[in-house]
Amino acid sequence: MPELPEVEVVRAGLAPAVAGALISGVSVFDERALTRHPGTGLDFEAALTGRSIRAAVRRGKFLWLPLESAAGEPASEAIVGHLGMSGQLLLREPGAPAERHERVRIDLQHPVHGDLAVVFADQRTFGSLAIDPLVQTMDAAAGGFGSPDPVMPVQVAHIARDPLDPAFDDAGFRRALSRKDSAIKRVLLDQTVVSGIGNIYADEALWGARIHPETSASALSTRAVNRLLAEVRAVLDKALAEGGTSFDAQYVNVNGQAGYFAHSLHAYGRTGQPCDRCGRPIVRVSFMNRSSHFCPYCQKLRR
DNA sequence: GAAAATACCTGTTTGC
DNA sequence: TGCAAACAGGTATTTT
Repeated sequence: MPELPEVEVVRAGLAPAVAGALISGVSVFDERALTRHPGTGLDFEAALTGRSIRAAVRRGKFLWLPLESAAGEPASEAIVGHLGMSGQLLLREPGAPAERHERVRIDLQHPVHGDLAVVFADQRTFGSLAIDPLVQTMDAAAGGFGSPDPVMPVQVAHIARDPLDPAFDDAGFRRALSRKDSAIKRVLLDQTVVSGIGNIYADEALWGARIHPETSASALSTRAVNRLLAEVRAVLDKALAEGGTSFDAQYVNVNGQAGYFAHSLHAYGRTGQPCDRCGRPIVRVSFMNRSSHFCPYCQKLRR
């Protein structure tokens, strides 16, 4: 499922194609793709046609495309997107046949690359696109990866920075954990504490740091939190280098290709298979209406 | 006010 | 064989 590395692969693929491009047409095929857009599909189409995109920016799992404004001025609006569980953003030739589950198509004219189409396809319709105003960041640092502007969409403002963001506050993260009585895995998935981590990378980072997923966050020592943060960064970096995690056709880059990180997983989806450290079987438990995978020997629960 | 539970969604897999 | 239940898990909202 798209977590930070997968969304970053999409952002990086999109950026050179959309930056500087003029929106020549927009087609909304399913308004469920606009659940976070305040207006209708017609409004979405009309508001975007004729405008230009400046960049492709990402924080955590949120992606946004700032729209042009006066020269030298920071953009004041953006198309903000979230892939949800199964969303895809694909680059296609103009007039390309409709993708399965295609919800929105944005036709572009790029001064260098010519005409192309950005297709938003989404099987489970948890993903969405919207037009959203941009607001200043609290710390005056860049709003996300892909643009130096210290702004972000309103819908992203409550989301914490992600662990790969240079402005991520390590000390603030340690303080937040010390105040949380919830299980550490639940806290890792809380995007207001740290963004970009989903079920797969939470399981992987906890396995790497040898921490049981149900350990209380506030019970972790500073040393353990530092180890965990280092593992989070290591697993996200490695997944990014391998093009993300793909189990099926649900996650692909802008050209429809799968990533390779699924081959590097140590815990997620490995129920019953031997732990890569100690050889004992990985177990799966139900947790927050989803699955947690871990090694009960390497990741003991201490109270 | 924090933490936990639930709603939303559809294609595929599993189990009886 | 066929159907129903389980499963996948993002975020926002509701309940505890």
